[in-house]
Amino acid sequence: MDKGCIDDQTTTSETISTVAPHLTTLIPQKEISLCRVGSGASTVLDPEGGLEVEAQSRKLPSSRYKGVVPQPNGRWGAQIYEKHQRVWLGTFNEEDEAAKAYDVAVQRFRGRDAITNFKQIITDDKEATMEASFLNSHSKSEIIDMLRKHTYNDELEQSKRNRSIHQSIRTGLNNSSSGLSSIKPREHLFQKTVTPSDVGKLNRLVIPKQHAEKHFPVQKGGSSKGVLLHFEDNGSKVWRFRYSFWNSSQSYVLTKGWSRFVKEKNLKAGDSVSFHSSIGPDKQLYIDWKSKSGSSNTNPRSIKPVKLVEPVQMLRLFGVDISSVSSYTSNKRSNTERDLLGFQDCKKQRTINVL
DNA sequence: CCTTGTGTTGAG
DNA sequence: TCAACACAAGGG
Repeated sequence: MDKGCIDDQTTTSETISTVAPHLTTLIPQKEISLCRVGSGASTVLDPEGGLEVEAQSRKLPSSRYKGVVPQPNGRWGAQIYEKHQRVWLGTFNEEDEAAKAYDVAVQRFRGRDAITNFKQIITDDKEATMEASFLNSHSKSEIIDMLRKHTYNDELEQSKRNRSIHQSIRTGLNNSSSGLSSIKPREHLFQKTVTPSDVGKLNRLVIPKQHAEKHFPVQKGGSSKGVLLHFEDNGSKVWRFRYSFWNSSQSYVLTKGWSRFVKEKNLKAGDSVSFHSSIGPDKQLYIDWKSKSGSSNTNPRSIKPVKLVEPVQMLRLFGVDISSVSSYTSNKRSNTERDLLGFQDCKKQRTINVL
């Protein structure tokens, strides 16, 4: 479909979550009566009276939203332009979903004052502020990646949750175990809704390609042996998983050790696991999970108030080739300029490929 | 086969 | 910058 700079097309079959809890505070700028013209391509959609058919003109209904373009199959595409080039933001079932995707992109690309389809009412809304910082903490390509895969809202919510964790930490709520500042600030890496096979007998978790390559050491091809990764959970328990690439399925997986995690956390299909890393130079990795219902993970087992001993020391266990990882994981901040470069590099096509 | 999203053009 | 349009390339 596309061979962009960093070609990748893990078709995450994400549920088409209705976009935007954050946009609920938004009001449509335009409320034009839907005056659909013509019909979708060869699909149904034949507006009243097939008379003035014009049948063959197959005119696609233009969108009333900025950055939204109709697709032949009745769906909607979102796109934004920058530097004379189109950046494709993905396709959506609903017109307004596409419009919201554009809004997200335009705010990331042109700042908070950019003209959007849905105007923001409150400017000091806490939610809006959080979203703004979320946008700024991710590169353009990351944001576009989320839009294309329809995971933007999940990630946004996840980041909000993370934030509150940090706050509770700062407020001293966490003199949990080792009396000292044992908990370090984390940054969200990615989240995955586990599939039936992820929690089944296969004893493995498939890491979506784009996330694996971005956050975890790459060792594709030859060294299929994999590496051991250490993750700390909420209760300071350290989990060791073998991480490797399966040539057979061309996928990155967590194998050995994973089933134990599934068992202990009682993970069910539909639940999600999220990965994090410490902010500092020590790339400690963390794993967290939440049930499908969304109930924030407060697993009785993993909360165990005082499981102190010396869990913190284990943090350093992640002694795998961090060197190769660091270049990936440490690209969170100064993304403003760098990602622009990476962006320009992709200008082979008229439309910039981001994934 | 169907869908995506790229190539391309012309209007604003 | 932007959307309209056509359709090639890819995925299923």
